[in-house]
Amino acid sequence: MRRPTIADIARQAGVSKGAVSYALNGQPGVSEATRARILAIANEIGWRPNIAARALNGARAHAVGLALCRPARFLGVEPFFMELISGIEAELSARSYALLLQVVGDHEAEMGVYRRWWGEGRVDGAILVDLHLDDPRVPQVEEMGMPVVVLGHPSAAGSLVPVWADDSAAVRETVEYLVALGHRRIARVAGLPRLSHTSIRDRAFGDVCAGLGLDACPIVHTDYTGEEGARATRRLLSSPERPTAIVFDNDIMAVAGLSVAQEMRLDVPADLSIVAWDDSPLCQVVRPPLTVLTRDIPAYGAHAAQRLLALIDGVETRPLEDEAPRLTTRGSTAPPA
Amino acid sequence: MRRPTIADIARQAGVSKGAVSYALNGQPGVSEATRARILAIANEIGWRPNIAARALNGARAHAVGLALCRPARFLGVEPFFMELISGIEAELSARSYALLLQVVGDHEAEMGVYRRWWGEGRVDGAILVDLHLDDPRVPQVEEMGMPVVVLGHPSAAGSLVPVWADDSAAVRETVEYLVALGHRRIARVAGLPRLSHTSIRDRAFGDVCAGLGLDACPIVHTDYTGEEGARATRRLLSSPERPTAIVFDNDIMAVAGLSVAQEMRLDVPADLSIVAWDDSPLCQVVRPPLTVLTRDIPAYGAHAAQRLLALIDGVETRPLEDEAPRLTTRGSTAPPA
DNA sequence: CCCCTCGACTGAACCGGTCCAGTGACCCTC
DNA sequence: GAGGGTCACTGGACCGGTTCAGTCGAGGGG
Repeated sequence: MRRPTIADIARQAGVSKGAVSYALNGQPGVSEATRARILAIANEIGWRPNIAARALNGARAHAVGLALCRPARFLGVEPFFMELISGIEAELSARSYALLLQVVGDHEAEMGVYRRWWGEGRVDGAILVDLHLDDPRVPQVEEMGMPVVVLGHPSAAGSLVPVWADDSAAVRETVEYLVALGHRRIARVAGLPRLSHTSIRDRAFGDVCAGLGLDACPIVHTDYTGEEGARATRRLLSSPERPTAIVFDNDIMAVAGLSVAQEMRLDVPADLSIVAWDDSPLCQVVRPPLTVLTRDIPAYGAHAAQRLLALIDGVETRPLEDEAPRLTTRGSTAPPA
Repeated sequence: MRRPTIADIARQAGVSKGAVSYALNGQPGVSEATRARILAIANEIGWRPNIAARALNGARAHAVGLALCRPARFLGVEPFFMELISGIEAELSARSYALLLQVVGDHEAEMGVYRRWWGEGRVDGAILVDLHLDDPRVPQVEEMGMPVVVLGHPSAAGSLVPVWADDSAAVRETVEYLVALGHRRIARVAGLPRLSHTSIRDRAFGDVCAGLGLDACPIVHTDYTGEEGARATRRLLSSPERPTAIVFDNDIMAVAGLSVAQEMRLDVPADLSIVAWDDSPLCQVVRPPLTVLTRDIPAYGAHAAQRLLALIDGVETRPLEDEAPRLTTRGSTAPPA
């Protein structure tokens, strides 16, 4: 039950290996009649190209890599990555590219994985996510010479191709909306402070609040888990200058925050308005349903994959600014009582 | 900036390619001194084996495949897959195996992906998930001769190696617990009826209820989304013989059901007890926190990966029964009022 | 001192493709 | 009808490893 090779096809068709190769790859050098005959035989005996042999000739590996550097328990929590992956996938599979996925413990391991993949010729490029401030991976990847697309703000991407969305605009839209509703004390429950998008949102939040002349606008940093989201909310709601609106950096913390508010006998939205970053079924399932910043995450992933494939093809690529998150209002935001 | 090959090492060390190959693979045929010299040079010039070249010699691809056949929007919803993947990953990366992931639209596409991966020599095996009743994929994969581990009950796995957990036992434990609390009218909001684990749970639910002499124990099937979970709950709670306890097949539907109950001014757990299948941060974040059937999903994935690697290594493997889901009680279950 | 064995190493075939330099056959043109 | 060009196809080198059949020299035994 050996797998058929082009040599088998060549023998059956009574031509040389070279002719078969031309025929199967749609290249000139064979007559249409011969090509049809060869294709028929190939089809009949169930021939598939051996990628290893193809790759050996300096061809593409036809795969791209994604190493995720988050502990398993956080990965499961947020729909973000799964949606991102399915978006990336949609683009890749349309071009018959495979996605190599690995979950790693830290950035060092992540770089080791990229180095191995690239060194072994397993991938043609990679997507870098969760950029940190002064991320050490950027210069390292630049040095490797591997085609890489970065999901994150251009300011952190060095010479790599960034795919990003304007988080600052989304923060501004949200705060301005809350202020228009009459809120003056707005807080932000943020994610990991070392992530570059966290600091970008933090800065935007501070700037907008200051620009609108709001009172103290506290920011609390968390690790994105529901527990820390709940703790942060409890602390904010226990302060003497209690905020009337809280903007959360993900959905799970927003839901946790909602529970805390209800536990403390606060009415949402009358006593407290809540906005979550990233929509998910979760946000629509709770009462009241949450006002959210909506992103098309699969599209985000698809765009990144597109850019990466272009980069691999040697097409010069410029940064891609994706659509900014849009505010979708639901029952969790209202004028303060 | 060509990647170094063993020929480069051979030249620098003044030996033949063959000797370098022996040295780098820890095989006999070279002296320890030469081996050390070769390793030092390989290390210094940053040599990595080209897997394509290795694979060409009939060696392993050092990758396994996973094709997920669910629409993107469902994938993001449940933490299940992400946790499963991270568990699989943990096992694979310890053995330097890569995971090839692809999200597909239907089973036909899924088989196409497996066929391509296997035919192209990209993977050494695969993991099959979401088994259906009389799943057409099982005989097809059997015919391909690809090593495959199935996540699901042995009865649906044909000659493939199953990795499974005793869902029936978990159903029994749950129902018996609810009955012990005093419940007589228990309902089940199930997932997709064509999935084999759904039918197994359905049957167990019916058997246990009948065995305990309970009244009508309705089962409603859904597509796992919060919307359908909410609809099903609304219907159940509107019936004249309203159940006093509902067991949901996933966490998102349980949370949706909780919201519906609260909307209908029912107190959870006094008027309605709720149990969710699979724990997640979500279950702990809502009020009251949900009683759940806990599984160690990453471990489940890791076991599947282990079995698959053993299968690939030609070690004979038998079915693996994983730990049954355990009931973790929280505030959403209590004696009926 | 010769033969044998064994360890260390070489040279080349091989895996399954790609692709380039040739080779005829045929047609067109002046 | 000779010269030139194109088309269809062949043969073989090549990619970067693995592996096997040898070669060579040192060491040991009789």
